[in-house]
Amino acid sequence: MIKNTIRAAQEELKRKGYKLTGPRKAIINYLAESQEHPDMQQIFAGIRAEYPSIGMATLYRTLGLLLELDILRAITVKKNQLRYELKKPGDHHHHLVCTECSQILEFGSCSFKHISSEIETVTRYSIEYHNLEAYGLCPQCQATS
Amino acid sequence: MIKNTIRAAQEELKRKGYKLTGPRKAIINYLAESQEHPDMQQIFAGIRAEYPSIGMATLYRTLGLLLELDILRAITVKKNQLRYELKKPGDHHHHLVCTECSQILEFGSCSFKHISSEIETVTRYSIEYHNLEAYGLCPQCQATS
DNA sequence: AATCTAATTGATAATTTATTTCATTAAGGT
DNA sequence: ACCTTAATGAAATAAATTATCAATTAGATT
Repeated sequence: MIKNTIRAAQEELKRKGYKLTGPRKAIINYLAESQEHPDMQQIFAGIRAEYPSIGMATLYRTLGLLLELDILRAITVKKNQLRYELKKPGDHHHHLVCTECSQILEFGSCSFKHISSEIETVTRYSIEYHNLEAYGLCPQCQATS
Repeated sequence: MIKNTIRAAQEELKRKGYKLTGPRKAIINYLAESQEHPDMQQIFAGIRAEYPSIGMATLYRTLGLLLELDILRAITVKKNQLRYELKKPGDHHHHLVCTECSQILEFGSCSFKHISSEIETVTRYSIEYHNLEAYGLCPQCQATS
């Protein structure tokens, strides 16, 4: 549910003492509504449609902030090529990335929770979140090669 | 075993038809011998000690190539902060990253293999490799906060 | 509703990072 | 030893990211 995603993100911002500004709302809205996994350029272009005055420094700052707050996730498609997605409350998934065409597919099964607490015990780290990305060829690129 | 790591990387280069040049050897050696997980700056500085004439374009090109060939792995410590490690034959592990001090700790348990083939069946992707990174606070940073 | 204060913004400049270009070098096959 | 072509390194160029700072605005306080 998009509305929940937006609300959760906004509340997290306020909870941590950050102001809910126009640019931030626009960025959150754009991310929540985008089904694909846009990169920075796409986000910038997309936001400008709704909020033409936004500067690129603000976008950098805001994405950095959302990542910091663990509201946003970055998916590494290639070296120095990140794509973004807003975290949805109650949802947990990971990504398959095509090494050829950079298509991203989500998959729901996550086996990390089974070993998470053991790793915490052994390493004494307190784990806050995790990312798993699997790389390979999508069906189309398998056919092409 | 460092020698095996170096040999495996070199053989993979040759196998794919790339030349085994001085700069490439120097970079592979440096990466194989470094116990920590160096970033680009550290690698550049480290290589220059052994191979002073190396240019930075060559380092960029070589790291890109090694990543492409799946010999090298990049660990995302923060947005736009990558650290590198050469893959060791027969070894498989993942990383814990401290969100505060960026310390990296390896852990051996990987639960992905159990679900990998199911994901391949369901998604029709052919998976070549995967990366898992867990983020949290290291013991020291927990104590500080 | 008007006021206040500090966080936030956006334009620009400055900086850092990454890529392209191209003449020169050297790897590896013959 | 030679030959062909990939690879290198220096420099130029381009692209990405961050810092600066006056102007704006969110949200608390009256």
